[in-house]
Amino acid sequence: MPPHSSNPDEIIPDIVIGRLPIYLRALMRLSQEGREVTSSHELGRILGISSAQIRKDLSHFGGFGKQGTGYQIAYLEDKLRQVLQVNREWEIALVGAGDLGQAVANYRGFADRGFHIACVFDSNPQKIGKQSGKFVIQPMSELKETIISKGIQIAMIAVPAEYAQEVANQLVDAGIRAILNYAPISINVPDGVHVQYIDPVAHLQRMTYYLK
Amino acid sequence: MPPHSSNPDEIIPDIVIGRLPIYLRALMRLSQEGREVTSSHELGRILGISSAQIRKDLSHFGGFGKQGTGYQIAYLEDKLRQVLQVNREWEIALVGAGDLGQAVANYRGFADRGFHIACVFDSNPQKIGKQSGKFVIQPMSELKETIISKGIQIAMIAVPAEYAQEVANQLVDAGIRAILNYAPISINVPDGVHVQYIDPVAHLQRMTYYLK
DNA sequence: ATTTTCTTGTGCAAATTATCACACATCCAT
DNA sequence: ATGGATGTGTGATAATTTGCACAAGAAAAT
Repeated sequence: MPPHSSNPDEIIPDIVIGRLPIYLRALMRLSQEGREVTSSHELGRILGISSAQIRKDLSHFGGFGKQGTGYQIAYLEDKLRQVLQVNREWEIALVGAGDLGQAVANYRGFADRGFHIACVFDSNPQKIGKQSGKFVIQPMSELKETIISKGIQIAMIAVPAEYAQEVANQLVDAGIRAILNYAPISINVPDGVHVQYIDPVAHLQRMTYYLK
Repeated sequence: MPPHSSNPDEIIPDIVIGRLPIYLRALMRLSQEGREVTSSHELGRILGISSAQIRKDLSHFGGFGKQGTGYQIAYLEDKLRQVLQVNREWEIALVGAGDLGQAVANYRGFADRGFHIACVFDSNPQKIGKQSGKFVIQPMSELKETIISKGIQIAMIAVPAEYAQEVANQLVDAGIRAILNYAPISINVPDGVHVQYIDPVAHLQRMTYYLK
């Protein structure tokens, strides 16, 4: 195999994929600061990761840097976007319009980084039809049809823990391929459906262990 | 070393610590459902983790189960709380009272699981003194004194990315030992200070990689 | 031109993490 | 009592992940 080229058959460890958004975040900041070039060393210092790991991670996808010089920030940023497929807009379905769901719906960070909330669902008849920010809350009965007709592949769950599994089942049935779950409970989905969790309390509990 | 006893000198991998809150979450659910006993197999099925891994993780802290029977849920729950030091209340300082900070301040999940937001700070003079939920927003100038006088060890950052590092510096200076950072940026802190991140977009980007 | 400095990409080794598989303990049914 | 079923804790093994160290390319300095 020639140098500086990635093997398309290679299966890349998920732990590597998980670091790419972190690299992308750092690159965005650097370019925002007007910087044009960086190095694995600098990125490592910023992120608290070894430079060797950064180079090895990036090398899975090709040789993006130049010896003696480092990485062109804009170029690497673009390449990472291609790899992660975030060089486009994604539409998201949100389930749950309680306090948590409303907060998620109004969080600016999604739209700023290419994720557009396209529809919001809730089971509470009191809420159906009401405006939540820029969204009209739809009933759960419309979930499948809406998701399919809009071709949505990503959903977020912001319902109480006891309903999260049932909601996940409905989302999978509607063809959803990726779920971001804000409910503090693990959910089961078939192979091929990806799940990530947001549980701030779990993060806090992970840190209290060290507070002797 | 006798069986069923943990070695207090042993350094336990952080990745193991990171799974304990997940186990605890599952145990809480099981006991809420009225269950009294479970097994590493059942937990594994619920969580999508191998039973061997669960047994080995737990064995770092002692033998909590009984051969042939499994684990008493209430007992294991209590033991995990002891290990994680969450068998008590923790007070938290919150920095940032914008949209994100307000949402965090009003999130019920913290108090429900033993984390009590004790004070809220913001640099915007317009907001100082205003009521945000049950809190009166304090100026940044009072941060250090308030944190020290209340003996707070944990803080959450919910300010724009460009201010996150400066806020982190002030928190460290005030003696904070653990930070939950909602700003989408990596921050640098001295050894001995722990940081965890909440970045929903990073989670989404990790999943879009797989959406071919 | 030549040397020095810098930095990538990568083969190899080390460290970490996960899994296997089994001795031993317990319960239950008969 | 006894046999079968169940399930823990753990030593050994396998797999994964990280870090080291260096050849080679590129720029800057002399």
